[in-house]
Amino acid sequence: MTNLQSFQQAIYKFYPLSPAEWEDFSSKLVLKNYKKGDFLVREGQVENFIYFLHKGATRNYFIRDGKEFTVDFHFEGEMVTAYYSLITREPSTTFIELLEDADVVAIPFRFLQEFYGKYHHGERIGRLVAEYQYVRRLKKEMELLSLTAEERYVALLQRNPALVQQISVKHLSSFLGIQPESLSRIRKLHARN
Amino acid sequence: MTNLQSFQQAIYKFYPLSPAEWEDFSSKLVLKNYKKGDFLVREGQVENFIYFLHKGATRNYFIRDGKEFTVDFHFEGEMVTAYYSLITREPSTTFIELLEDADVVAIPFRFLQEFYGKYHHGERIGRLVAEYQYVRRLKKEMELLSLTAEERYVALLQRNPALVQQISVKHLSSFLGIQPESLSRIRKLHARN
DNA sequence: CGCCGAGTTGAACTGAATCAAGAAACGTGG
DNA sequence: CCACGTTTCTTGATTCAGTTCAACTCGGCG
Repeated sequence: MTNLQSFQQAIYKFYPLSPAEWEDFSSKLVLKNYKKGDFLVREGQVENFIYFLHKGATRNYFIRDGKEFTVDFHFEGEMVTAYYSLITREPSTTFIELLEDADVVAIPFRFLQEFYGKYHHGERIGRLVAEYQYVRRLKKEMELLSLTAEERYVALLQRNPALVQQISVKHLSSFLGIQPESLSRIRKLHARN
Repeated sequence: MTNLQSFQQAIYKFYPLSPAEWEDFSSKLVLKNYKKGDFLVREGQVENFIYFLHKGATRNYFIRDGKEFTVDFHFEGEMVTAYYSLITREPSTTFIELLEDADVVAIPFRFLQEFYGKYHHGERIGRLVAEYQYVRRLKKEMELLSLTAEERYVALLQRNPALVQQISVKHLSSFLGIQPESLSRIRKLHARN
């Protein structure tokens, strides 16, 4: 499957566009590729794209008092952007780092805005995407509020064991809101040998 | 200003509707009032409304292991709903409790859906509201992830001193993710006598 | 008055952080 | 393809922020 086909599929899961709408939309897309360690966005930049990961994985993090805090990971088949900055047009407070080499489809913000204005269905997809993103954030927030470090690890392990396996202790711990040493200890308790 | 006028103002801050659109929209609204201690939604119910608080205040919380965790507060002039449930149509995991007597404007979900389908501008407002809600959640999540209990209190105090003053220690502490005793101690340190 | 829930204060405890050191994995250049 | 330096992971010892449990204060209200 090509980049565009897998992207189309991801979009159509939200809402299927007409052939003419898709034609118009897809003509504005930009194909790019990145190397592991590259950044899609850095702190201070205003986000100008939504990226679809045809291949690759990303980490969305911010720095406070010199420490990194990971907000989210994204993988093959998912969309990623510094959503806060894209929406507000303020400089991003987060970095998006490539965890591996990646092929992406980039939607320029300016065309996205135009598409929202031109097509009711475009606006609809925008709404559904925003709602979906809201749900992701709320779930994470509720876990941070009500669960202990160990409980958060177990919850994530059950929900997404593949993620837990492939992400480094350093990155995973900063996602769970704990120190690497603590995650290492928690992990030992839950080792399945 | 009447209920509907203040609600219209709140909506138009997102995007102004045409007179005809507003006419159609507002004809579907339901005015209700509640007493302190009433619930807009309880855990287990599917949310069927978005409420605009013309007057009153609410607390959005969930219970885990018998303990209450507060996700959000809403005040006069704001919209409130169990958004997760409204979007997903799954039973709500949260309660919305009235902290004082309230007059509200309720938008029935079924009419909202119809409005989204009928008007491009309706869909747009839906998108902008979802984006706004996303931003609220992300900010809170980032604070929970990177700040200590005391730092979260100070941040909230600076951002919204009025809220800190009028919400009880019990509710405020469960919003900050700490115990009432801890908040009481933190508060003493920051007393401005 | 006297009760009752909310808030405060104190003392002991604990989950997770911090500090420190060693072991394993990684990648880069010779 | 190996050697070396660098980063990541683990483990142990200690510390500390915040919890827990318990007792006391205060203001409102029947």
